[in-house]
Amino acid sequence: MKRIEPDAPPTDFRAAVLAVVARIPKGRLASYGQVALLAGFPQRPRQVGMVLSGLPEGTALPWHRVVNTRGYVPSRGRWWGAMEQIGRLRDEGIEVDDQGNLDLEAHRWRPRGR
DNA sequence: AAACTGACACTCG
DNA sequence: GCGAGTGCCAGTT
Repeated sequence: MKRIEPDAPPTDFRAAVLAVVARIPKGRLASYGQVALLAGFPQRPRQVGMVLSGLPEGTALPWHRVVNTRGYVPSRGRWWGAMEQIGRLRDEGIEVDDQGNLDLEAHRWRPRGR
């Protein structure tokens, strides 16, 4: 996997994705496709996941608010991290199941209108 | 340099 | 309405 090195300059795509994620309000959820579209890359939902997968642990970005359209957090190889993510989402007032399932439509982030 | 895999999404059956 | 298959781009091996 790709390591995030401080000396490695972030690509525009990564910067755009991170910027969109940073815009997600507290208690709101956004899907990968949603983030990709807002970032300006509607055909790249998978790359968004790769970017988030490479985020540092001390990142201030609410990456835990980004889920797939199913309303589920895969967290491949980081189920333990997913559990921590679930706790954070619950703390924001989002109903999350122990399996990582949640109601995406109930907390869909609605840009433009607000 | 080429092929496979991957924090997904959409369309077809 | 649910399940399986295909498509997209970039990174990794």
